Amino acid sequence: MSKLPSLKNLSYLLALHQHQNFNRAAQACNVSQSTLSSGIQNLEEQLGCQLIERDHKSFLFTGMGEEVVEQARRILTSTEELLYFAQSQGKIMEGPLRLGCIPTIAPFLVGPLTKQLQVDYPKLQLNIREDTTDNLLHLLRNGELDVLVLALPVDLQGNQSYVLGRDPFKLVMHQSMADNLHEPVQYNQLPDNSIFLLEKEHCLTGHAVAACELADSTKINPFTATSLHSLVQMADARLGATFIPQMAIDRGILNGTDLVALQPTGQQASREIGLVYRPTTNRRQTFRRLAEFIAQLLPEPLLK
Amino acid sequence: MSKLPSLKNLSYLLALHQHQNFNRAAQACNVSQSTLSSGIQNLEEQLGCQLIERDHKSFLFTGMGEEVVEQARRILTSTEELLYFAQSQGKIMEGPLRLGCIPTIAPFLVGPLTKQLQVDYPKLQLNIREDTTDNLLHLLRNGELDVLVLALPVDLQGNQSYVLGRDPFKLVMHQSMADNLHEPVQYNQLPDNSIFLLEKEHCLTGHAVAACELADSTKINPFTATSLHSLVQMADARLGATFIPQMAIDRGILNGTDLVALQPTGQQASREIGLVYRPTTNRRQTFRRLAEFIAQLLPEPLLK
DNA sequence: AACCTTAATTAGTATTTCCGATTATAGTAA
DNA sequence: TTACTATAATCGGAAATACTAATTAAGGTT
Repeated sequence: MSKLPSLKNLSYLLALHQHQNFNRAAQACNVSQSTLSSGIQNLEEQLGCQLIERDHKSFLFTGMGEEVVEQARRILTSTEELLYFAQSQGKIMEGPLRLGCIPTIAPFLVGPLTKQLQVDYPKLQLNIREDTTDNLLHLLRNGELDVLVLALPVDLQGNQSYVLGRDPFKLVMHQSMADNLHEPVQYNQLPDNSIFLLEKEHCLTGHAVAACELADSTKINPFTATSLHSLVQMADARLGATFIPQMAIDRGILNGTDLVALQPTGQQASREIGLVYRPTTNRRQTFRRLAEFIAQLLPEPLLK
Repeated sequence: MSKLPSLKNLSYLLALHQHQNFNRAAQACNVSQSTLSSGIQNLEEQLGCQLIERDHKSFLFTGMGEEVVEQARRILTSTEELLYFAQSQGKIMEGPLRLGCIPTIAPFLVGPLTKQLQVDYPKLQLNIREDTTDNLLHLLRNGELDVLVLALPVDLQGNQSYVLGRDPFKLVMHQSMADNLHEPVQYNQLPDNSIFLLEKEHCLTGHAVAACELADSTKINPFTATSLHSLVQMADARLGATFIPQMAIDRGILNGTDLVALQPTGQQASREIGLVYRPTTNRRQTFRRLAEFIAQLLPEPLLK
């Protein structure tokens, strides 16, 4: 059996991949350029394959090199987690925690969450990143985030999750449009192009359409918004109706508008909120506790 | 940020855990006892916590030590996989492949599988281990196996799977017992205690009962068998009926008996066969190919 | 042509890792 | 008691390795 590559050399490779430059990568690793250079060569020899194509002046990662980078990242992440785990034994709610959250949840969750965490677990340093589901999953895989709050169902790509609770959808429109409607609202009572949704990058769009059984796409206006706040503005301007999650309404997104929230059609007109983490994590206890904590902040908690 | 523990020291810890003796562990690692001893101490210092309790003459892993062993195993497995992956680039169907299979599948799959693999991929060294679902999943987690063939559904414990196909259940009994029955067989036509099953360790028992909708447990004889071949013997001795998967029948398990195979009740009276692998694997291509390959050997392939 | 940037190479130095021998301790046999 | 065995820790020196600074080589820029 050949010798295993060293973590050090793997980290050199990662740095090189990140900086795409030997000198800057070496600086980032606090070693000289020659050290990093020979480290990479060493690695190539041990692995028995070329990782970067050299071109005298510049270089390019080979396909193989990219693959190795991916896997090396996972290995280093696991090792860092092991180190962190051992060093902070017994203190599951202390230290840094990097949480990712989608834009249709974050603005309505982060406030109460950080506030309450500060009280219950003052030593927990919560670091929040807001991004789309796809990007967050990518950051989770790469070890740049520890845990995500997503709307389910979604392809977890091998990750694991706790279901935290449900967040009902409401059909929101100007009160002048709601007079002759009764709940649950049948969509055929609405004019064509009268329902506004978010850009397709937001999973809320798909979830709302599915959960509220909005089969008739002629009702959907092709113009898309980039945030729930925009949607609210548009509805308040009497452009049409839209779906808004209960969480956002509870946090007062409709305050100061003339909008009303009606019950839409749909057996279970709601989305599920879940906490997602790597299957290889060693912080399940932390995530479990956090899950119970967040669940209590949701309109319909399912956990504990 | 503190320095990462070295893979070497982690492997020393694993060896010590396995052999529970410094000298033997050191031998297994091809290093001296002093090297291993100081390696472990080094590790404890880096991780900032005690991994083993020393007792002058002997020692004991602490709870923390056991945890670290678990995680170290994963890290080392990943690294070995990375090494193997790089060294055998492009040759997805070559080299060693350690496959685990449950006892109610193995005897009927392994023969044709190895025979056909030998023809199509002669450089693949298939290594087969037969054990219960639980044990196989444990070995998969520990990196002692690469891939499993299991009957689904089963708690995959964070692993991933390809569904290969279905394997129908047949109700097997002596032909003299089958005369006044018609298919699909209603179980109330059978006497109490007349259905024999395997020990509960075998997932086949649960799968058969569920798939064949055998709700009335008074029909089940409390005496359990340890293999399908025993069940066949018992049925042939006119002790009662039993469920046998089609795979086994196709491979001639009923040859030389006076047994008949009848269609049992049940919407879909069959079990699913799946190929299970770690979510962190880098051999998906290999497993995919293998999955397609095995699927073709099943009674009802679902793949490709 | 002179100069800058880039990565590889080289040779010498510093650090780390490893081993063999020894020590310390406890259990066991004479 | 007194050897004897087995265990893990410790220590000093040797071997392996990792690292650096300086240099080289080659392409791009002024």
